[in-house]
Amino acid sequence: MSKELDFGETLRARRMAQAKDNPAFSLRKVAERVGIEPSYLSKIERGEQPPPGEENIRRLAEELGENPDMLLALAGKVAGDLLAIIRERPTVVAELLRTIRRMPDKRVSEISRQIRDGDW
Amino acid sequence: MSKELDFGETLRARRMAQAKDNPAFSLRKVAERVGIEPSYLSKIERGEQPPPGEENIRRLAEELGENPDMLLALAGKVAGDLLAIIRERPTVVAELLRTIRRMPDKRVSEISRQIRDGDW
DNA sequence: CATGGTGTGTAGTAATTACTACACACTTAT
DNA sequence: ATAAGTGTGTAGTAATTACTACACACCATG
Repeated sequence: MSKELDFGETLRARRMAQAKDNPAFSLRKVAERVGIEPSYLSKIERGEQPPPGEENIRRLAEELGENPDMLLALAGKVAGDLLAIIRERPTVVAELLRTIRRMPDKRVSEISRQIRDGDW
Repeated sequence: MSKELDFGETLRARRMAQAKDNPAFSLRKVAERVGIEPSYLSKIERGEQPPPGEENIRRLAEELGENPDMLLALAGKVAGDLLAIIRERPTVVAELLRTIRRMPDKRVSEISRQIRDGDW
């Protein structure tokens, strides 16, 4: 079984992978590009501090080539635009989400595709 | 045009409607059943304080016969179980939500129904 | 006129969130 | 051996969240 990576571990793993053949991926350099203190990033990577706010998570995702929604989820958060979609029409959207809750990923993706394609 | 009701106004309107023919819906009585301070509820209803936490919103919804998802949305929040659904499978669910974003309510409900019915 | 019930005003608070600033120790390259 | 770069330790902070506790003023009723 592959080990479950938490937010900090994922960041470190991704950054280390890049750092291996690119010196621009030192903790300090990444922190600077993202716009946070190196010590803060250090603590986050080691899980000593909780994950940062959405904006900084997005910048980290961009920087490290990770999917922002994925990274936000690892941080225990949900993207602001998705929250807005739910808040605009809470009952219908809630119904939809609770309906697809137990479906396999594949099925959910298929539904999205078919809706977009109008195969419906 | 009907006026846009915010969270506090909605609470007050709903409570007043019940209070009209049921003395158990005074601010104090409702507050007590919900388990919060009357002064706190007063401030919330008048928008002097921001909406309470999810649990108390749910109790208020129950008490006043309102839809919890609706009331949570008016409070600028999203139900915890929905957040969990997204966090469990961030990418597929995000894709679905962004896909249905611009569709009419009716269409979204229809999709939910068809998925449940297996009309697919 | 006091008692019970109504809503509200004032003054707090503990916990959480999202960070900054700076100093320190260690390694490596010149 | 010193300079530059690495990660980390310590010590804060401002803002927000989610409330409590209690006193006050008003109104109606016995």
